[in-house]
Amino acid sequence: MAGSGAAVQQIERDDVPPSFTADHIDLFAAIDPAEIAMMSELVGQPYTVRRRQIIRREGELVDGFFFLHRGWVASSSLLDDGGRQITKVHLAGEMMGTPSIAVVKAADTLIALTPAVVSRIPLSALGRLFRDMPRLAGVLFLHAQMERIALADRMASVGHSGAESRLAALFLHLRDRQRLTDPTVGNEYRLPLTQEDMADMLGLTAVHVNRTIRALEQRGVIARKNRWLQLIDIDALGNLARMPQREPVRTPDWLPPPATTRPMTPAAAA
Amino acid sequence: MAGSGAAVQQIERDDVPPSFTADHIDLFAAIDPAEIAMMSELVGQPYTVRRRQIIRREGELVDGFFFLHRGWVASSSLLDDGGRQITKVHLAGEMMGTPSIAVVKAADTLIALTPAVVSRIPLSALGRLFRDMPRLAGVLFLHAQMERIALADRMASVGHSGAESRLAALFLHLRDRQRLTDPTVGNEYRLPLTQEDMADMLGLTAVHVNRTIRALEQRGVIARKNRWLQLIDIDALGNLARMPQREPVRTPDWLPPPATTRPMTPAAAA
DNA sequence: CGTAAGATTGACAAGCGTCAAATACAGTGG
DNA sequence: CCACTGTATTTGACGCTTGTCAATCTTACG
Repeated sequence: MAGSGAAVQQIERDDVPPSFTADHIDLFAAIDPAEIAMMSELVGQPYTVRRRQIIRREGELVDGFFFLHRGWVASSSLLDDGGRQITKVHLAGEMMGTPSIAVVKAADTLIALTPAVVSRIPLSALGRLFRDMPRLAGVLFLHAQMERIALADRMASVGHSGAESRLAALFLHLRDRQRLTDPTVGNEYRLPLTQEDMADMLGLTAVHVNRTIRALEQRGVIARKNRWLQLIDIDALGNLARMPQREPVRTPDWLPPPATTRPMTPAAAA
Repeated sequence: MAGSGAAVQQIERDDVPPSFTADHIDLFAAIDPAEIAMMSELVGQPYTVRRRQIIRREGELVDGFFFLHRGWVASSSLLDDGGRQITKVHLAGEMMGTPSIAVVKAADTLIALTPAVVSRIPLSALGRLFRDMPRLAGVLFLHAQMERIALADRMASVGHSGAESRLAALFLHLRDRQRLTDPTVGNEYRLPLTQEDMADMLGLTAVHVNRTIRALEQRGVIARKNRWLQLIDIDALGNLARMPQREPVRTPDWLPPPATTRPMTPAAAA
């Protein structure tokens, strides 16, 4: 089985992934422990994938979606011209492949950018969720809407700005996303993306990504070593990127109350 | 006021908009009449807006979303450089402004591209919907996921293909979208978009949109007159666009049963 | 009939893609 | 530990697509 043998010894925390974490949706409303418990029950057994291993291929029949316990995963789709569009990179603690539940054949390929630990979530879990946990369903709905905003913002970046701007936006965005679940991440983080990966995310070519990164580096805006990226001149990056700040709603009052908790004072929030 | 006077006389059907139609989500699962009835009840009073009138401005506090009874509406967001990204054009029968329910300040501006009839839907309606109509909630969830796929496909188009390709994709896409609710729409339809509107959708400039349209026209692929667009060489357009075909799921079995209908034969669909 | 918005055209510049080759790097087996 | 091999990065030369600026023409509308 995965994880057996001597390698386990040196790994202390962060090794056995929790069955389900709600960090990525928790910002809309504090997820009830009972809700997490139920989700954990529905989530399948975690398993490990190698770097560059395909978790689900575009075109396969959709029978569920995925939860990423550890590592980075890209969601991409192939283009007729042989190109590849990376729709999103998923970080630990996020759901993956959810858009494809709306279609018969998966719209995106999920491929591991690092060694990763994932679980499959069967669609039947969604049915129970919408029936028994309307509040959590509402939070997932909000999450999907937020993803639409994020995609629209990225499309604006790709459509209306140059290569430097797009790269700056990407670097800042990845920093912020990691911070969401790991506050220790600072302006220096490990970036497991290939330059070709970045190109496929931003609608550029690997060659031009290289040139642009190099220019940023020589100007002292960023630095690289091994696979680590250091953001040096944050202001310069911010000026280049100019991504709008989106403030997520926090426990909007229309959300149904948690299914597991009886509302104690009906008008307390008003 | 608008609509009063002699002009009303010649309008027969299609004049008084139905309070709510489910055409745009009906493809995922037949929406129950009772569900439509409840939604209709929650939807606000329809009102008319002029062309270029702003229905909701980016940055305003979000207190609901909208339903478009008639006309075309663009969802756009401003860019720092003075530019504008049109995220989506909404056709009659669609919900609008839903992504912004996830954020405090609206992420997009809704502006009428034609005279239009819209209704506001208060957020409280969503609460009742998720609590009492889990099946409809699931369908809305599917719709949001489908929109994510559509956005990703558009981003691939904008990021990885040239101006001709993007325009071809836009023209075909708009035809297909209109057909969804109006089967009489053929390869010739009224296109109320300005060339600048198209540029803002596709990440181009109005000048270059003009040049490209003109090239397509002189090659006999399309034709224009007044504000009508005729798609002549469909194959050529298809080859240029190469948008992937997405097949929406149809009444997936995980969806909860309609709240208003008791399931008669539990295993009938299996 | 007048005026503003939209469409059209030309000349020129810049950004990015393409092709091709060289170099650095990481993983693998001996 | 080292050679080997495929993968990723780097660099150069060149051309095409698209943006920019500015002027003219057309159409819709009051």
